[in-house]
Amino acid sequence: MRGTSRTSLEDIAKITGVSTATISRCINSPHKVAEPTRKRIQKAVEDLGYMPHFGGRALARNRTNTIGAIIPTMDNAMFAGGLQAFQDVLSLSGVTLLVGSSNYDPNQEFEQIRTLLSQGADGLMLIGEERPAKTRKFLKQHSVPHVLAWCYSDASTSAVVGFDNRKSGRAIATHVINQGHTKLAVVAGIRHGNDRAENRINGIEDAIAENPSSTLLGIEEAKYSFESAATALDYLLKSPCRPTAIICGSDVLAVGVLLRAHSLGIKVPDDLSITGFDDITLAQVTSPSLTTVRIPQKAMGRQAANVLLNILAEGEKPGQLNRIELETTIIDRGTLARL
Amino acid sequence: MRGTSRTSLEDIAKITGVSTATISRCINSPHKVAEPTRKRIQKAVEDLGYMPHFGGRALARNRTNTIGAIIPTMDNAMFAGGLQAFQDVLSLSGVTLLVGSSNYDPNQEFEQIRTLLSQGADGLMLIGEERPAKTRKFLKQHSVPHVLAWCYSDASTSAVVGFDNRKSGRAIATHVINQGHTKLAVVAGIRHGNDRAENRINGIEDAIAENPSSTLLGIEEAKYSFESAATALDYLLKSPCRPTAIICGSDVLAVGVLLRAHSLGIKVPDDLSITGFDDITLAQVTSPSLTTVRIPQKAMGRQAANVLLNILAEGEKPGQLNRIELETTIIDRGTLARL
DNA sequence: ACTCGCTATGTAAGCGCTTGCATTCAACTA
DNA sequence: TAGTTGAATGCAAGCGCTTACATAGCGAGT
Repeated sequence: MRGTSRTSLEDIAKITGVSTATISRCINSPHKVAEPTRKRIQKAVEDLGYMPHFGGRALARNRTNTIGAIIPTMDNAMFAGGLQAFQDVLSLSGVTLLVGSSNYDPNQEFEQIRTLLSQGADGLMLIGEERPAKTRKFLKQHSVPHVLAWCYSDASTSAVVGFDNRKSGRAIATHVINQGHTKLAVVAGIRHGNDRAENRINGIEDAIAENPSSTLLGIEEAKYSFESAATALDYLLKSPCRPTAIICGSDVLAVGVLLRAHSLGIKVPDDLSITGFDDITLAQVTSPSLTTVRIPQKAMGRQAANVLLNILAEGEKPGQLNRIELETTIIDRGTLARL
Repeated sequence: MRGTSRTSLEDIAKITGVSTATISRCINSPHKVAEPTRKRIQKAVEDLGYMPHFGGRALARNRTNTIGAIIPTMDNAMFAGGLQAFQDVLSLSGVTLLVGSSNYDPNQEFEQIRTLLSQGADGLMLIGEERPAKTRKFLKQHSVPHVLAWCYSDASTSAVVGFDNRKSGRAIATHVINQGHTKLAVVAGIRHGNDRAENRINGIEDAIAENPSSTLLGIEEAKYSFESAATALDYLLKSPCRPTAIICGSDVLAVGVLLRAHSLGIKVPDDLSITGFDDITLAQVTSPSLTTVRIPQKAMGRQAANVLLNILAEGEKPGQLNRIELETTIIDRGTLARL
């Protein structure tokens, strides 16, 4: 791309003796070009390894066939599956995916949005509902087509494809309570700027409220790492009244708790039950393997892509297509005891 | 970005009453613009939420400050850490990262390379050394600045930042042999089009050759999933002469083998030793936790970024800076028994 | 033979930005 | 006072591509 300047339409034009317009047509709508000319052009294109210049094209067409996704982190399998599915669908439509990560920081997310848009993204996929007014205003001001994933709310003004975190939180907590647990505690992700974590907690509280025999002994927030989950467990265990079950806001947290329990000699699930959230690979491999909530990652990615492509193609109509709720399922494995 | 057409330099020019040139300068080299003008422009930019159009800029500057990375898969934690580090360093220099995945398929990799380049990537990061002649020719023809990671070879003509897979394979096999194992078997990734898998196997074979008391009872190739690793183990166990240790080409494979061993009632490591490769999170959480080879992911990502940025800035000189070998380390945990 | 209606191709404008060069103007210097 | 300098800004070309419109060429219908 440097030094030897890239080959342009001009170059091909010189070789084939036709105008750049014809070549452009030959590339974008081959049927408009006569057979022999087409052959000739295609050969030249092949020989020179010509690739259209993205910038030029973007300028002329005023769209890039690129869309951006911003996820909180790449470091964690949590979003990988969904993103992969998202990408797969996009490729089918010849759309390229740009990925950014925000590190769970609303400001970084804002910056990433700006970056991706000025990179030419035609639309965006974002995780979660909640964001600062500044960000929302920006999205509106530029009328950026976008879809939210990993969350669901009837009230959303944006297109959204996901599941109701609150409902799922309530479901898992109810499930735990139904196993006979009454003394519960929670290890959750950091709520600040993370509506998924927040809503899951709210859901758990809902369940507690609905089951007066049960009590919530504590809520610890922790970063998504084994270490901080372990620390959270330590706190929780300090209390004179120990929980019999710990509901975790993500599998990473649950595994962190599990590992710490192991090393403290606490038997899981006999002495302590633990549940996770996400059902990432990790959940299958621990001993005992993790009882958790499965998120429809693949479906979410796929459908989010479809919704976004649709918006891009048709414009945003006030149709019902733009809000899709998916269900989570509780996967019963080995870390939840029946009391 | 659609409907209401985006704001351009022209718009800002109209508002502020200066020429587009001045505004461009104000954005790219503020010191060239007088204080009061600058203030005025900055306000307008802020108010309108102006973002430079990537395409226009790319066209005018003939560079994009974007670089691409193509990894075999996103679905697997294997590359995530390295990629994250890569990205972190790039952001510091204001460079955006485009990520593509090839699904371990050389043809898809080729397509991704084309895509990323025509998206304007100034340079690329690729995984592994081996690729089809077509791809190599393409890279050369367009003199695409690039760096290879996850591999190392003195002979490489490209910039390369990584570790020697063969050496590491040899190291882990030697380690296993030193624990007293003589009957070994291998569950490796699919070699075809994957020089890392291939070289690791070669390294293991080297170690066997150097230790005449040891024998290699079988090599099974498997896709990177628990299921196919499990199947591979089944094959290996059919043999009348069972291995006492299975060296796996990746942690995912090792965990697959471990899980299957569990369900077959085979005790690990008493009845069977297992080693992994990569040291992804997974390796810490199994019981027993996995003895494996740690790859310097973060360092690799960081340094690859530096090398690439350097090449981009200075051009490719025949300096020694462009080839960096990193070391892997054996992490001894619980799946390797001393015989 | 003449027009009509195609199809295949060329012409040229313009997308938004950067940048070399030209211009202006004010502050110095001699 | 005239000349010199340098800072601040404007002018305009051009990056590579697409596309509306113009043109050319050709067979068919009259």
